[in-house]
This record gives sequence, C-alpha cells and structure tokens, in this order.
Amino acid sequence: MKRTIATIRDVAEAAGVSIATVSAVLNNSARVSPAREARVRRAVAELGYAPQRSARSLRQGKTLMLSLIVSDIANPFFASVAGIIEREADRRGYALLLSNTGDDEAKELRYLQHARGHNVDGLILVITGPQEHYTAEWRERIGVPAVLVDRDLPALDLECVATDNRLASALAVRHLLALGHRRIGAVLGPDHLSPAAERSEGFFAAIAESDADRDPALFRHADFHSPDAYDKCQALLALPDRPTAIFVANNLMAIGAMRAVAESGLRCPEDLSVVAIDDFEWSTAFYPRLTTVSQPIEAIGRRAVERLMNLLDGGEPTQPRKELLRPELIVRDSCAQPPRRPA
Amino acid sequence: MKRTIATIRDVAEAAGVSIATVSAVLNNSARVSPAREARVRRAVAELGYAPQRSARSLRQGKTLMLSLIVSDIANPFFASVAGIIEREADRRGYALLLSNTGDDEAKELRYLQHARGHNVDGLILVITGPQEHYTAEWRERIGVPAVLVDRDLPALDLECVATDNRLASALAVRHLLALGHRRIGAVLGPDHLSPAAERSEGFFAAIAESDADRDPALFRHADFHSPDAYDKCQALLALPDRPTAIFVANNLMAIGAMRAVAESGLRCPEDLSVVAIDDFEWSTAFYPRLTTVSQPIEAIGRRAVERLMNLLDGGEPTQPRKELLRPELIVRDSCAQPPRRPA
DNA sequence: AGCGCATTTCGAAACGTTTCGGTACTGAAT
DNA sequence: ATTCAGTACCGAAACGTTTCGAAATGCGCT
Repeated sequence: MKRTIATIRDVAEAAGVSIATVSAVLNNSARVSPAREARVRRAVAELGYAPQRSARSLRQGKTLMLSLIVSDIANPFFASVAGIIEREADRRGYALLLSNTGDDEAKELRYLQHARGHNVDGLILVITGPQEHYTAEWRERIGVPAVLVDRDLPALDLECVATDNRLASALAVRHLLALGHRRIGAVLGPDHLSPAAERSEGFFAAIAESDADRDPALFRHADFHSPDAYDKCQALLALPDRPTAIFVANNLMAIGAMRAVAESGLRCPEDLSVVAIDDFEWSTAFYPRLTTVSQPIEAIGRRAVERLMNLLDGGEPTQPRKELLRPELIVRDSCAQPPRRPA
Repeated sequence: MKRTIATIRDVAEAAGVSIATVSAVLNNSARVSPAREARVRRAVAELGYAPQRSARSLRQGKTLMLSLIVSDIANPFFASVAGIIEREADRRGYALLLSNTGDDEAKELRYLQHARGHNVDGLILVITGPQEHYTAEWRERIGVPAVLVDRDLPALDLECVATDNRLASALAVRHLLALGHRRIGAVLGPDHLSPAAERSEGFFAAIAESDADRDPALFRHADFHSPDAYDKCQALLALPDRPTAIFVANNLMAIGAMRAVAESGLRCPEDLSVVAIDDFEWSTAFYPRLTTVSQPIEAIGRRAVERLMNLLDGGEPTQPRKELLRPELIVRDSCAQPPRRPA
C-alpha cells in the first residue's frame, strides 16, 4: 500500500483551496485568511507533503544547492573545513553537493566541466591540479559564482579564502630561530599549489632575515603526502652535517617526517626539533607532542560561505580578492634548543 | 556580455533540428542519422550546453542524487568512508548531498524529516541519536530507500553495513591476553550506539572466555570523544590496583586515553599496554606507535553504495539485513607483556 | 508510377512548482 | 444605489526537459 508521493495538487484538493493558495501559504508569499491557512497546514501535515525541489528549481532558476569540490576529503584539514562549510550553508538554506576529486585531476576537470550540469547556484573549490590547468576560458564555463578555498589561482580573478601561509611559515621558523637553531632543514610542498608556494616563500623569507644556514641541501620538496615526506626527511637526516631542526609544510607530510625521525633513532626534541604546519588533535596525545601552526579552520569555512553568499545575492565582489586569515603557533614539545655541537 | 544559459531549444535551433532530436542524441534514446547527430553535437559544443538537471528530474521523477547524512564528518573514519561513498556513487552517475549533523540530534532530525524535500533518490545514514529516536513511523516518512552505515537500528528493518565490532573487540582483547595480560581495563563507548554496544559485548565476551579479572572498576564508559575518554582513562590509572593494559573503543577516545597515559608518567608499552579500535595513519609516526584494529573502510563504503543501488533498481533487499565486514588487527608497539607484578 | 514497410523526425503533452494578472468579494464613501 | 479601494482568492502560463504517438521520409518492389 505504498501511497504515491503527495503533490501540491493533492494538498489543494484536500484543503479545498486552489494550488496558488497552497503555494502562498507555504512560501508566505501572499496574504491568506487564517481559516484557509489552517486548513492548508492541516492537509500538508496529514499528507506528509514536501514540495518537490526540482519543480521549484525549474520554475525559479535556483536550486539552493552549492557544490563543494575538494581535493581530498580524507585529509583531516579539508574534512574539518567541509564540516564548517556544510554548517554555514545549511544555516542559509543551502544544501551541499560533495565532490571528492581525490587529487585526481581528470576527475576534477570532469566535475568542473559538468559543474553547471547539477545546476548548483555556486561553487566552493579546493583545486588539485597545477595552475596551468585552469584557464580563463574554463572560468567562463563555470557559469556560476565560485570561491576558492585554501588553494589560490592568482591568474584568475576568483575570490579566495585562505590561511596567511607566509605568516604561518614565519611563525614556525621564528620559533626555531628563537630557540637557537641555525641549521634548519625543510620538507616543503609542491610549489605548483599556492599554499605550498606561499609556505616555501615564507620559509625562505624568514631564513633570509636571519643568520641561519642557506645550504641548499637543507631544503627539500615533497608532494604534500606522507611517503614522499618520509623519503625527503630521511635524506635530510642522512646529511653529513644534519639539521638541528626540521620544518614540515603540512599535516600529511608531518606524519611521514615523524616516522623517519622515529626510525632514525634520534630523539625529538633533544636531538632534533620538528615544527609542522597544520594542527591535529592527536598532536596532544602521542610523543613527542608536536609543535604546530594551526590554520583558522572555522574562519576559513565561514568566510568562504559568506563571500559566496554575497556573490549569489548579486553583491560586488569582496575586496581584497584574496583574503588571508591568521594562523596560530601552538607550542608543544617537539621543539627545544639545539643540541650542543659535537666538537 | 554575459550570455544567458543555453537551453535545449537553443541547441535545436542552432542545429536546425527539433528539440526531440537533440534529446535523442544526448540520451542515445533513439536512432538519429549520423549527419544530424553531428550537427547536434557541434551545436552543443559551440553553445556549451549542459542539460538542466531540475527539468530532467521533474520529468523523470529521479534526481540522480543520494543524500549522505553523517554524524561527524571531521572524524577521520567517517571522512574516509564519505570519500569512498562519493567515489562509488559518482561511478554510477549519482551525486552526493552531504549533511553533517555534527552529533546534533535536532539537526539530524530536521535533515531526516526533510530528506524527501531534496528529492534524493536514496539515503545513506550514519545516525547520531539513541535508538529510541528512530520510530517505525519515521522510517515510513523517509519515503526513499536507505541504508545505514556503521550505526545500526535493529528495531527497524533498514539495511545496514558495518564492521564486525564484536570480532574487532575480540581481536584486540585476545592480543592482550596472548601477551599475558589478565588485568585489562577498558574505555568503552556509549552503548546507545550500536557499534559501541557491540564492541562492549565483544569485549566482555572475550574477557569472559578467559581467566582475566572481572573487577567492574576496570570497565568504564565514555562518549566516544576525547575529553571524556581522558577522564575515564585517568580514573583507570588511578586505581589502587591499576590495569596492565587498556582497551579503547574508538579513535577519538584513543587520543584522550593516550594523553592521559602520557601525563601519568607511565611508559607505554613497558608499564602499560594500549590497544584501540580504529586505525590512523599517524599511528605509524609517533611514539608509541599504536596497535589498533582497523575497520574495512573501503569495503564499508563500497557495500553501502552497492546495496543502495540494488534497492534503487527495485531489487529485493539484500540478505542478511546487517552485513558485517572483517576488521583487522594491526600490531605495532603499544602492547607488550605486562610488567612483572610488584611483590 | 504506385505501394508498403522501415526508418527517421517531429509536435505536443506532461512533470510539479511559482507567479502574474484578473476576478470576486467586502465595506466604506459618495 | 453606485463607485471605489482594498483584500482574498484563483486560473493559467511558464520553467526545460523527456517521451509517446503520429507524421514524414527513404527505399525496394511490383
């Protein structure tokens, strides 16, 4: 006895009013006499009626849906941001379509091409590919307002919300410098992604301001993932004159780097200090409790949605195009003064 | 010069054919002569036409969207499962609507009530509230096929895909027993959630099979989150005759428990062994590298989508209603033989 | 040339809403 | 009584597809 889904027409009949009146009640779009309104509401309740989004969308040209295209939802940073974005979108009546590209550029391209296919009203993007993939023509094709999160495309004039990554690096490096480190190694990210590039920039700028070593062998690039960072960190530790501290440019790489450190037999922080960008809750639980620079996750998600809403409401693009939010240094146990130099 | 969005009508005109023909080409739903097909495809490409989902949905009564309602997307376990689900849904042409209830029962209830409002074709649920909230009447109202993931509702006859949680506990406890532990403490979960209940059950069953202590003071319940687990673990460690090993029922609680262990000054695993359900990648990176029971994330996500697809295709419900997938013990460094008893 | 059949094409209805313009009613002012 | 303003309600068009049945076309046969 699976009764078919109720339509507005059924409600109208049940309540003995016109379809237009039902619509008016449901949307508060016109005055309706209290008596009729009550009848309508009762009928709605009895039939368990819920308006059909596709019909409404078709008529209004709006879907009340946003698309979140994210490079890797399994990355705790992006998962947390996604949680905030969902909450903020929901608060405003928008549903969130999740697309996880899994760092697969082909899949991302496909999603972007068909973005309009889902008729979403707006896009929030955490892109995965290198800059060159995103042409102005591509931007045209999106066809709906979009904001970038975390990873920027300076060549395009899309709005962007991100951490102040230069500052993040600076906080980390200054902390090491203050402790007395002068031989600081780095596992940097893939510079074709803007956060990696900015963190590298911030790192080198902070080094340049100081009297720390500039030995190129100290500075390695990895792909933001754990295994590659493991290799690069091992290489750093194998240097004849190894660094007394290591800067790691993101969370996943911190895992690989710490694994390399653990296996090297070096004690952290006594023999080697480590600082990483991206905070984890479990940093507090295991040894060494990692000193990190935490990104303002809440603010990033909130501002991304706010700025997208502004665009959807037809507002002027927010200035500045790229909004930088302040990271924060969280000092724990993984950094200490450098060991006294062996004579 | 923001040209308006192209419709199928525009394509038809541009190609000099009827609307029906364009539709036929796009959907392969009827034979079209090669010449015309080419004309249509060219026009589609030139205009950058993409069919409007809401119109199609309205006509066909299908949205090709699934709704994923998840209790906490920031939990790495659920984030990973969500990633798999998205991938599997996408493979089948379905988009995924993400709803993060953030363990807020009111929000979840609202989502579920309005589930049909989005006209999704099916639902994948990770519920958050206690069993009692989910009545048979509620199940009626959902109105679309649904499968539960991880957290079951035995009272309702919804299909469910989950880890074999009893086995997971058994694997962990047997590992401790084999190492010689007989005084095993536990930070169990909130038993109103089925995984917690099953893990508790599996834990107690394994203990019962052995000659381990049954001192009720050894067994504590927490809320699956870190701070509560921290408290409960501290309490365990403060026992006059403290356990030589601790079983922790999920990932978030493992963080809290390990923090308590670290602060207690006890060495793990020399003084105290710890085993937890849920694996983390970073288990490999910090000390002690945690011995865990890992859930079959990939299989859970895949099977959930497969079973939902079967329902959507009008297939018979899959048997058995609740599908249990095998977890796996991953031995690392956090468990060792119990310390020799002080005389 | 005329016929029949298979193939290709098309017109128009239908999906469930919102919304615009208009009609019917009410009561007050003339 | 008649007009008028204002309110409450409704009919019907429109949104952009898919799909069904009918019309048109092409082709081989007599």
